[in-house]
Amino acid sequence: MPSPDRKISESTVRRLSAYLRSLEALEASGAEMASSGELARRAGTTAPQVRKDLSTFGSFGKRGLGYPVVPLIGSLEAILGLTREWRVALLGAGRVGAALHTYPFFRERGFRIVAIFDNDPEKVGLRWDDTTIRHIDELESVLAGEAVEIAILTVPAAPAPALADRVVRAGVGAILNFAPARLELPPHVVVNEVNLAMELELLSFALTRSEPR
Amino acid sequence: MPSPDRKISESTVRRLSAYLRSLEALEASGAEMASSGELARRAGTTAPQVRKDLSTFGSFGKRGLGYPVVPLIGSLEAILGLTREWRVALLGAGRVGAALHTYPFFRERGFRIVAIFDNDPEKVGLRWDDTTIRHIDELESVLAGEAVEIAILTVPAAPAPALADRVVRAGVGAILNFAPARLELPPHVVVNEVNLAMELELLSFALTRSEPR
DNA sequence: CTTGGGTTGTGAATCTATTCACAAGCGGGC
DNA sequence: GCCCGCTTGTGAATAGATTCACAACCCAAG
Repeated sequence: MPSPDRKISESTVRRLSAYLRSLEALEASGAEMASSGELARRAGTTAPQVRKDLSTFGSFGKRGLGYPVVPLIGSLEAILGLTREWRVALLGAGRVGAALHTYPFFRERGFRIVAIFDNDPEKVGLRWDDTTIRHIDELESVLAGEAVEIAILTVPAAPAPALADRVVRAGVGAILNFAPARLELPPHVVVNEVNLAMELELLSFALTRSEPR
Repeated sequence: MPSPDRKISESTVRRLSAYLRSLEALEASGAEMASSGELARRAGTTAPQVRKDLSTFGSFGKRGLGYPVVPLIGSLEAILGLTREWRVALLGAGRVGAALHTYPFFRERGFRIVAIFDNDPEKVGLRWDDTTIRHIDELESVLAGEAVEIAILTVPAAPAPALADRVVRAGVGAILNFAPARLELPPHVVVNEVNLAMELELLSFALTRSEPR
């Protein structure tokens, strides 16, 4: 796998993730090979796009035949960094945190939640599966002790920026932010924002423009 | 407001949504005017980008002064379609559904959840606030009766595509899909996918590429 | 009234991403 | 061994988004 030095765009990575899911469906249905056209159909893109995306990372297909399903799954997992375990902390044990914690994807894909934090004394000490909820005061020591690499923020907007700073200072390299607040962090930190407001406003914008005609 | 006919890109709309949030923060802090630079700093983009985005929809600023905060909030709300109420249905009364239902943003912004569905007989009949959970068998009649315009899917991947079809046939024009499944729907339907797997894989990809150096 | 610092609005230039087109390669059939 | 249908891999062309540069404008101060 060439693993190129040049920058890979976010949309390419999102598509790789979609190809992986398509390939897993194909594997489950017993297919051994998949053409770029088939992958495109399932992932919602075009055949040339699939080929270009994959060719960025190597030459995985056989001309005339397509891509071998099982080996390509392995290659994509390697590219996406899914062949190892990631140590994840959950900040905020509210409803969103609970929803994420029970999501089976985490286990299946090796994202292991090793720490949960909240500032509500009622919640501190409770166990979710085999993880005890810790008070946010213990953030730094627990993050270091558990060697946390990814933090998921499911706290209100107000405390989010300060918590993100603390988490980064404690050595966490990536943040998935569900709080509707912008985080200003050093460039080496990977941040990904999921903003429900934005997603709904996208819908209302599109509906508003399409309906009055 | 010119409200142009040419296509507006999704990233532009996402930024408009971010500007709106930035402006609301500025309003709360008592500011009357905001420059493109100030908005860019808060929304995480550049000043020319802010000006270009806004100029797509009209001329909202005053040269030498910036943009008037309160009027621009009103203009952005109008552009994003937030000046009216939207009737929303929640499909799936699990943890994700519960998290969304309690999110105060919905009320604040006029997204009114008028129907909740599940297929679990234990849940059917329960009330969340003042909305009774209905069985999914009643989908079509309730959607029509409540004049639902937006559906939010928080169901497992397997039933998602079929439910999306039913919802669209019942006249719903927009879907926010939290299920990790691709929906193939007629082009007039607005679909927005939120995929936790993708978001996490984006992080693990970036971490994998940045760490080994 | 004029000057000057500051800011918008926008065409042009640049940069990035997607799509196209086709040579190269594979395997099955004869 | 040699076509032939099929599919990849990729440079070139196109389309799309962002950034730049600057004229037009606004207000305050003198």
